[in-house]
Amino acid sequence: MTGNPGTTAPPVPRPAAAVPPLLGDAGEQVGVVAKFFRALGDPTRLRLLEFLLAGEHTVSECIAHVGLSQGRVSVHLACLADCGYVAARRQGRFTHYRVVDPRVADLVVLARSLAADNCTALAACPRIAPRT
Amino acid sequence: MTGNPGTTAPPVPRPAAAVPPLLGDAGEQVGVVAKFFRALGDPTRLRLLEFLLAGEHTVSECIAHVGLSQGRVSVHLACLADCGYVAARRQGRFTHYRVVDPRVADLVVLARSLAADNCTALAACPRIAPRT
DNA sequence: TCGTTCAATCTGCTTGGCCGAATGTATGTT
DNA sequence: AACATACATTCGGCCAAGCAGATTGAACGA
Repeated sequence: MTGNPGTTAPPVPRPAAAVPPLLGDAGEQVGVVAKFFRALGDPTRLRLLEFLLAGEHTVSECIAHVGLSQGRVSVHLACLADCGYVAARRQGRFTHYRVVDPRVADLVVLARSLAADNCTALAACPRIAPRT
Repeated sequence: MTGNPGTTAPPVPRPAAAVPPLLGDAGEQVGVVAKFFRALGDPTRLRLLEFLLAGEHTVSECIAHVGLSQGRVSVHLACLADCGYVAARRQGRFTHYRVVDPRVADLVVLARSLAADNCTALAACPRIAPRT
């Protein structure tokens, strides 16, 4: 199954008992949080976010970075802004996007480390996308 | 860094400048990390994960919790397992699922707090799903 | 003034991925 | 043995959301 990087893996791993009370209820918020995750579930948007984590950039620079059509990139950036990952700053004809909340970097770093530990199974998971 | 945010210092306390080097490269890993995020981009899977964050549960219990067909829940759980969020433990006819990595809870808590801060714009974002 | 550039929005097309239902495979019970 | 339970896998249908390209509008420079 999952290749656990068992550095000091106890026979009885702790069942993640200490879960903050935030997770108890899950009535309506689940849809919003899922939307939040889905925003980063697209490779293009994730690439754009990481590009912006390195510093502020205009839409044109983002287009050059990901190599997609202008309209698509514009929509993706607007989506990231709606979801609170980035903020837009208009200056003349140019719109500059940047990451404002440092927790966004924390989220990406945490997800990267988790994904890296299960990279093989993740890449092979046929239930999400055999995407090339 | 190119173009430090030293121009017209904005009223932002921290400009999210300190991004770990993990984010520099983004060639192949992006697809995998996006897949990882997309796994939680589905409300059903997110609900299942939070259910399992509260403790170990069998498939039947998960079915009762989310109220979907048995086959669907089974696939969702397998997907969460493939992506490394949960682990399966078979005992007779029953399969118990549970969260093994405490970082998973961290990830969900972090995402929840970020999403909560932008709940309104997020819920209204028409670029992901006009569906509620 | 007019033409150019940057960016947001619209149109149509195509695909990823969620769904229930049906089916397959162990395991436990009688 | 047959039967029941618990879970996994597969199938056809459908809609959200991805894409390129065209259009619109605002902000410059000549």
